[in-house]
Amino acid sequence: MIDSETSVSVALFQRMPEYLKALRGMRASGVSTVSSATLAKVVKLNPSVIKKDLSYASVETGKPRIGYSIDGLISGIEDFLGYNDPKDAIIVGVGKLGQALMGYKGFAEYGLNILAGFDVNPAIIGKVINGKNVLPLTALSAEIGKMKIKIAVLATPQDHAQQITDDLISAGIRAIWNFTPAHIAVPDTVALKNENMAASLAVLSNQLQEILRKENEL
Amino acid sequence: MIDSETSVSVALFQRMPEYLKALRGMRASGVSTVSSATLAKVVKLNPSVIKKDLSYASVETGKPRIGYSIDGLISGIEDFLGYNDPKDAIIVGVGKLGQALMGYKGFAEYGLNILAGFDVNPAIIGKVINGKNVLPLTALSAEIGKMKIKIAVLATPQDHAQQITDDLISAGIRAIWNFTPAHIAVPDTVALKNENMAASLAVLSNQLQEILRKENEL
DNA sequence: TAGATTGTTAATCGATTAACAATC
DNA sequence: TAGATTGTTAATCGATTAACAATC
Repeated sequence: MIDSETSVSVALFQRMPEYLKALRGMRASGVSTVSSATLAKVVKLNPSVIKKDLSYASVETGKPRIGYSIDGLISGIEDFLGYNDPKDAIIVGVGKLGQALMGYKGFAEYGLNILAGFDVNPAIIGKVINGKNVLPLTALSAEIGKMKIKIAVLATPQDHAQQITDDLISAGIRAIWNFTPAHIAVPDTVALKNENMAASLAVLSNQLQEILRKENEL
Repeated sequence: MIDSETSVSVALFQRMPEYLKALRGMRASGVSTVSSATLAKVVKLNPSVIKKDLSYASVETGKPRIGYSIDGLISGIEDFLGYNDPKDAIIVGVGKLGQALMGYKGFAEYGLNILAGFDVNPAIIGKVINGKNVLPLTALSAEIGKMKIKIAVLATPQDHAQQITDDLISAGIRAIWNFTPAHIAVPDTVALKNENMAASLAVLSNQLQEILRKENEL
């Protein structure tokens, strides 16, 4: 029995987009159904976890002997992840990384609708990137209130990250996606996700070392 | 007893950079020692996990009643994460995101030394970004061999990701940090880390929804 | 029908948390 | 000395894996 109180594991939300990527690839190559075993091989996971995830998210009901309909899975997962119900967001800090993020068309596919960028630099204020305006930071609070935006993408210099975070929160932002290397503090009432490049690199480096170590052992 | 065979948890490598960020912040504000309880509060973890991580990584030995030396922890963690032993890497695909990554000074702090960028676009080949040359993709294989590079940062368009991955691997690359939204396949002898924006966003969105849901319940 | 595959329950595994003796 | 905090062992918790009855 699945209880609505159960807070779902973070791991599930990390696996779902992986399934989606793999399934889109399969669809592109003309396949129409897939078994948990086949999908498991592609995403390098145990079939059981896939069966459980799909069943939990009530994404699609598979057929014994046949497997799951790929179309069904794709639209089910898109739904589950909220890709069909886009959320408005802003980008704060429109330097190199901020510009790359503003220009990134992938966000729309992930259900994130970037409305505007904010910066202090007069050279960039007023520009239009990927169809979105770059506004002055002084307009931040007013715009957040007016547009009722809940999500902010943080791409400022490291040393302004905390100050701007505080400003965002008092203006009503409830979720911060932190692309700066700064460690920022937020109250429990605000969601925070660090796009932690240092952590990713540490994991990758360690994996590489493990692989090389094992080879040398043989 | 800690066995050298034990493959260390991915979670540890994700927490270590968090500790480091928090500790640098503390040092900047003039503190010189910290207890596991205090650090735990900052990074929002259980003190036990911190004591275990630090003990496991033999990062620093704490003193009862006093705690750990912040300087000692910082240099110990930097060592553990290999920040003092930089690894050479290249960036493949120098579009908006690739340029942002080439310009990103943070990599050096994480022990990643970007040697060059590669692209097919004649308009960008020959440019120098953040002191690094952009070379033609045709030179990729020769350069990887010559410089003995093991790590590649992938920032190409999605539809070339797999092809270029295959090229990188045959040229000798052993670790790929994938910033494209493409699902790429690699053999077991190659380390792969997907910088999975879709997953991050899914986690953040879900957190936000949980927070808002709980508020509405009250 | 026979057999492949689902969905779910039970068993295992690993990671997190709690407890506590050692100690500065 | 008394007591705060470490390092580590034991207990708990949750997630992953295996097993298997149901079923198309």
